[in-house]
Amino acid sequence: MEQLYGYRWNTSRNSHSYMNHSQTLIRLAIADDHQIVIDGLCAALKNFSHISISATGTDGNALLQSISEKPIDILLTDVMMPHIGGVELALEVKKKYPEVKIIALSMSGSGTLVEEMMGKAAIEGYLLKHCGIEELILAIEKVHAGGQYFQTTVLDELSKHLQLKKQTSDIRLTQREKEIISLMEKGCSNKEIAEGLFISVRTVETHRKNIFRKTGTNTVLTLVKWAYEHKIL
Amino acid sequence: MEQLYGYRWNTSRNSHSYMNHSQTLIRLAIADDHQIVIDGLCAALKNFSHISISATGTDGNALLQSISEKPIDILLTDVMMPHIGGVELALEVKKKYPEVKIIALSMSGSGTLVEEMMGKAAIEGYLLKHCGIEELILAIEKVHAGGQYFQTTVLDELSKHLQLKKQTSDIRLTQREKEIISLMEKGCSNKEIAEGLFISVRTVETHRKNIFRKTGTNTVLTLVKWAYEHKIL
DNA sequence: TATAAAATACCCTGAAGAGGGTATTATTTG
DNA sequence: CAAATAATACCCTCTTCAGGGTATTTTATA
Repeated sequence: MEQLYGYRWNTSRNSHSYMNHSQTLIRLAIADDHQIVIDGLCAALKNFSHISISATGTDGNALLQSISEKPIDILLTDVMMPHIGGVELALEVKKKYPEVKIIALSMSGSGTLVEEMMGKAAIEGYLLKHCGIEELILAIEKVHAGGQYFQTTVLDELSKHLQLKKQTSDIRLTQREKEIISLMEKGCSNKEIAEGLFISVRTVETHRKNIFRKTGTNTVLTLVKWAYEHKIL
Repeated sequence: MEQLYGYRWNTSRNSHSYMNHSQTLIRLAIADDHQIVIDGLCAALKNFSHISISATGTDGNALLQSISEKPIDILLTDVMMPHIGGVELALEVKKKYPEVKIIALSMSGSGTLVEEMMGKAAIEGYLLKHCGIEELILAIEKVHAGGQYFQTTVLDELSKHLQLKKQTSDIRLTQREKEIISLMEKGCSNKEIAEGLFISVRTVETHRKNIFRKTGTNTVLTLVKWAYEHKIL
């Protein structure tokens, strides 16, 4: 537990040798909606002379502006951010600057987000904030060298999520059915739904029946829970 | 937007004068379940010579162990942490070392947590991670000087929460009623609830009726939503 | 101990829902 | 164009539930 005392990265930097791998300067941009995280990362990365921070920003727009003026090699970005989320930012950066590598640094590692970041934006790395600075450096170096770095826990979450998604996609709810589910979620009765959609109560009853059958539920409550779990709502 | 470039705290430290206030050494402990945040904070705080980091930990137990060996003045702790949460940690620290001041550094600032930290553990400060390093330093100095530091947004959230709580406390649900709500939330029918609690269906119906009346709801779904909002579930 | 609050139980009514059908009319897709 | 899918609509039955009562016993609490 010697790590817990003093300046952790000092001791660890002395006992490791990150800086031997490549001495080319890596120009980094950091996006995180928490200023304290940016400040902290900057301070921590200052100790590694082969990494320079070219831009930081607490929101996507500011960061996009910055990197349009100053080129970067790698973007290190949070995923859940207000206004412009990590996914949109990554997409935009990949579109404008295809040569820029992107590493996500997120709290959650929720399957949905990971899938979006990897599937839509084709990022090169995904780290959880639980990781230490050493692992971050490792990831940056690996990605900069043309590789990838994905934490195993992240990949596990992703595969779990994809599996759940596959199960859900087997259950094919129609657009109308989803519409009706969302009205049921709001607490509407069959009559109210019928009035809202300008259709007969009988039709709503049929849809309702089909929905329950497809989802394997039999009350509004369990259905709504199912819908939340499967991201219908 | 000049802040976005380079090492932000460098420029700002030059243009401010944090270190003029008190030159007594402040011994700080940091608890955060994200190692990267700890690493970052340590690196950032290293630039302030009147603050020394005596202990860090990604969970409460490790940190308690550390500070039992090395005295501290201020504990800077995250609130939502696995195993031992910020509230428990703060309580324990305040109990064992009443002279230690505590500042919470949290993501959420959700009213419930703020209330617990302030009400139960009587902490001296509460910051959101959106804040920058300057504000953190300010808070540390203020608290160390015997004062308090609570961000206005945090206080706003708290008062909103206390107001909601007051409204809820006017609605007095009995223990049995809460029990029945939680069974309703699980999707149980009146019959199932009656069997589960070894009481008559009639009794369940009565409770149900009283619950709906008290909460102003009239379906299971709206009731369950109400219960979530008011933290009954 | 007196009183209030909580938990128990029953009755009745009408509306709504769950579950079982069948069937016609778009609309999409191979 | 033919076949499949989606959306529409109706019928019937039986159960459950919401909402309106009243009333007894147990448990706190003043």
